[in-house]
Amino acid sequence: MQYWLMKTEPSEFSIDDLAKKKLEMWDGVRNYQVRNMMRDDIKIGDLVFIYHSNAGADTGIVGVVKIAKEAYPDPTQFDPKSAHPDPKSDPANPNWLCVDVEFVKKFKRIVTLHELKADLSLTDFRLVKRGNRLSVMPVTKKEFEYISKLALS
DNA sequence: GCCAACGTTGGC
DNA sequence: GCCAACGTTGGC
Repeated sequence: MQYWLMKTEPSEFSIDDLAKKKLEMWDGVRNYQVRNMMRDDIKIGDLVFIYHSNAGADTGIVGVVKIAKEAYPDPTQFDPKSAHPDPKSDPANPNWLCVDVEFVKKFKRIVTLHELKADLSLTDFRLVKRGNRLSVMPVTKKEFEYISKLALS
């Protein structure tokens, strides 16, 4: 069992949208590092923090989902009307992958970015490291459990 | 809206 | 293979 964090802009797609839909295709990833993580490391049943970015004071970790389907070709890369078409991608050997995620829970409160940055036990947490722009990143078991506990406090 | 920090692209 | 230009992310 591994743990991850996925970023989303709540104005585009939020934890509340996920709570309503239950299951969602996590498409649109156009970064090779993230694609490789999806291809090689993200397994069904893995637990994932959902992080709301660009959300002002509400920026932070808002809940948990789990991986419902492992990496498969992202159909939006072949759709010229999608937000991120990739005309160079060959359907026989697709450039980009996506996974399906299933809603698990929304936290009672947001564990804010501000709070995560100020927490001395999280100085090694990828999310708060300078210059980190990955939209999907690994989270250690320790970090996952610690932050889950913070959300209850 | 600004801009720092990246990642990608393409000329050479 | 180098690197300048450009595009994107995301905090502020």
